[in-house]
Amino acid sequence: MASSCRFAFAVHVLAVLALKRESGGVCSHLLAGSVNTNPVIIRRLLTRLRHAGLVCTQKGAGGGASLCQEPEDIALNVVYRAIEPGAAMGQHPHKPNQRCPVGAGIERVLAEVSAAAESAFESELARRTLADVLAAMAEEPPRGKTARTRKAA
Amino acid sequence: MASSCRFAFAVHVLAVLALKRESGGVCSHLLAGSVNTNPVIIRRLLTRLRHAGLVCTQKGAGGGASLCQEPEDIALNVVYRAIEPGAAMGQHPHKPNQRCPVGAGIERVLAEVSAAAESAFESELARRTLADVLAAMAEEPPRGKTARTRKAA
DNA sequence: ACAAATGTAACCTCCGTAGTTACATAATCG
DNA sequence: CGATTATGTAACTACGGAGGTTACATTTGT
Repeated sequence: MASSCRFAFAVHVLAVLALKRESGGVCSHLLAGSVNTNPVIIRRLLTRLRHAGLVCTQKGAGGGASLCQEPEDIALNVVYRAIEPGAAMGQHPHKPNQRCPVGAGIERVLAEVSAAAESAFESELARRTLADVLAAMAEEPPRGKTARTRKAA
Repeated sequence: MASSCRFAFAVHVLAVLALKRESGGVCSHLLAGSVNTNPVIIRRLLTRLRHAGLVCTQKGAGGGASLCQEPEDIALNVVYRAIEPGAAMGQHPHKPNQRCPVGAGIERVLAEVSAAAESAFESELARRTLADVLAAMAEEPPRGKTARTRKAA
């Protein structure tokens, strides 16, 4: 699987944009401060999210990024595919020995297995939207001061 | 996700061992010839598979690796977990800004999402066994000379 | 004893990713 | 207009992980 942290960064950024949706554009410097990374990392991420139609960016003073869709309409598999373009599971780096019956047939079978497993992975992501992420963050805060946790109720 | 080719190598090796189950131990040199890699790569793989109880290895002349379980009993998720120990999806490399409401809660939510998606991934792998892989390789060979393909029937 | 095989350490190279600096470009506002 | 603020992107570094390779100690069968 893709073990980069870009998906985590992307969901983080989208969550901030969702919370600040009424405030106009959010600049990459502010987003970087929340994610705790460099503004360029954020801008590279925003470029991909923009190509996927998830965010809009505005150059110049007062510009920044903003959500293009409602949080309820942004499924996490779409975010994943916007961020991680390549295939997730590794295949044979060199062509296996075609004179061995296993080497001749294993690549096709493994491709099918990988595709099925990755499809299940993305389908599970598709069951959640950005709005679900925001809702999950709202409940059960780690040190609940104002909100009643379900366990404490 | 883990984008290494170790899972592909592992299934390949196990498939060869399954086909040669009656021939006693198979040496790493022969396995490497089928996978088209180095015997040390194979031996490192076999070490993990041995720890998982999937294969047995025998040192010395006439030794080699052999299956410890029936192909029908080796589910692919077990192979995957034997080979890829760590978490598949990347998390935040640096702790996000805890003073931002998103930064304070996103890690826990993302961990839940990742766990669910990876679980779905492994569940899909669990639906197939090594025997299924062998069966899939047997049918529809790329250049069917002896076997009738379903399409041709 | 010799040959064949594993187990493992040490090292190299390659590639992807996060991070950083720098700068051209664009847009807003006074 | 011109200063300011921001994106977009190139170029570079640092780091880690993976596959690959050589070497060698050890074990085992003939």
